[in-house]
Amino acid sequence: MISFEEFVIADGIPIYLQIVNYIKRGIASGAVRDQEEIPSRRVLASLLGVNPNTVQKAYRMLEEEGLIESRSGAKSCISINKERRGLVRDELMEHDAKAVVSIMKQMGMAKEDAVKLIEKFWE
Amino acid sequence: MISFEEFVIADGIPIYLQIVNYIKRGIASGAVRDQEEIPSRRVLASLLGVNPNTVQKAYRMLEEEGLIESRSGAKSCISINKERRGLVRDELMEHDAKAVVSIMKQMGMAKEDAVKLIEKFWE
Amino acid sequence: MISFEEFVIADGIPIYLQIVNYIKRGIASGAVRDQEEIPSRRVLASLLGVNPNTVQKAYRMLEEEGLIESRSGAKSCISINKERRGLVRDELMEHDAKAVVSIMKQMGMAKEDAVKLIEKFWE
Amino acid sequence: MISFEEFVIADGIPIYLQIVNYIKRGIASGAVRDQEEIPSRRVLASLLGVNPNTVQKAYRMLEEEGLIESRSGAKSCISINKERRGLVRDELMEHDAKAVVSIMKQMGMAKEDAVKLIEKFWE
DNA sequence: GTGGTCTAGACCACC
DNA sequence: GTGGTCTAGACCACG
Repeated sequence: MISFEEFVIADGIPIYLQIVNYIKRGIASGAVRDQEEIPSRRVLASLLGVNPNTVQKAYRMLEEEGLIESRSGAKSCISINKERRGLVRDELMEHDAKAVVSIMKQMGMAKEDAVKLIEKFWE
Repeated sequence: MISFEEFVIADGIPIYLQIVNYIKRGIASGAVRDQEEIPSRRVLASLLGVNPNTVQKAYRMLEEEGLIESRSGAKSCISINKERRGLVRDELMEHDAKAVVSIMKQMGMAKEDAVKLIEKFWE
Repeated sequence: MISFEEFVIADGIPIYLQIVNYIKRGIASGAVRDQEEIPSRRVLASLLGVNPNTVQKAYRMLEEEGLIESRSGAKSCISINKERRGLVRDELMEHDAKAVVSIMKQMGMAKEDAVKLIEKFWE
Repeated sequence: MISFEEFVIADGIPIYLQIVNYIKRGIASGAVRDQEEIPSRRVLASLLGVNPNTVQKAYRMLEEEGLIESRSGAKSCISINKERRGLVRDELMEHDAKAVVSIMKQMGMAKEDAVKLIEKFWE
């Protein structure tokens, strides 16, 4: 079961996108399995302290990408296969890594500084 | 003179905030010196391909934080001192590093994987 | 016994309200007599192809207006008296007629056109 | 210029649909001309006492039907030609007339009663 | 000023 | 309980 315990909402980025990406990362990491149920709009909204519509928007976007299935009155669940998982993973890694490198370069860091920073904040 | 050559606008985050953060990172990195001029609203807007109002909003926010000064009729310029620079730097680094680590952990990566990823995408 | 043969569900208006209004119009028209039974929730739901809860909501609203009575275990039935019938009738007619006239005026119709239109679509 | 003076919001029907239909009726009646400007979201919202988003939803629906054109930063305007106007008119008349006849039949009225009712409430 | 998006809360229909 | 829709208010980017 996907856990949202470590999920914290950041400022500036649309919440629904953060939810989308969080779930995608769960899929990419293999922590989420195919046909696994995801929390209902209300449950997750309550967990995150946001409006159910915000969660719905995230779920809808995932549904349009074919990553979750939802039927009215039934629980929504993850719909993913191996190849898809790999694609999601690659897409996310590229996106995230680029963003990270861009930010660190803006900070004027050398590669070694960046690595040190990562290691420092890892725990 | 601060360069905006490497600045690329990302999706999802308000453009004016991206400008604010870009300049802050320039300050934090030491690439921007005190009393250095920054491009006029019009020039930067044209450079980034955005509306002058958007740049104006960013500059205004930086002004409210006391990081830039603008005198009517004159160019705006950066106004910082050493301690201030350090504070900005620490604040940004902590924020960015935490975000990076959080994302990579969500992806189920070990510290070594994260370091490798950074190195791979550095160039 | 009130018939739901001519009842068709329209879009945009909540179904339970359409049911409420249909029954009210039946009462107003005199087609429904006092103490007449109305279909059980389940039967009507099946007849209209909607969820029993939806019918329940309609019946409840009618109950709150004192237009039907339901005793547990027994069938619900219409509970009206003559004055009440007249009131319901006047209220509905005024409402509906005004809506009709308003719509037709918006269409730029003259009274004669409106009458012709009604006559044309009557059968 | 299209006027919303006589527009009154009814209960039960989504407001945005009422706005859509009101404008369509204006188009159908010929009261609205091609390339005529329509009020901005804010102006109309304020006029009707609703939220700008509700107006926007109506405008968007009309846009998807090709009945209005809107560009960011510019005024929206009606986009209609003769044939289109006729189609809109027919569609609306059929829809409205059917609704009216259905309601009146539910009220147990004969054609003559219906006509009388219309005439009574016309002024 | 304009149109567009994000978040929120209440309601509807269904299981 | 579930997912879906409607209305509302605040914010963003643009002219």
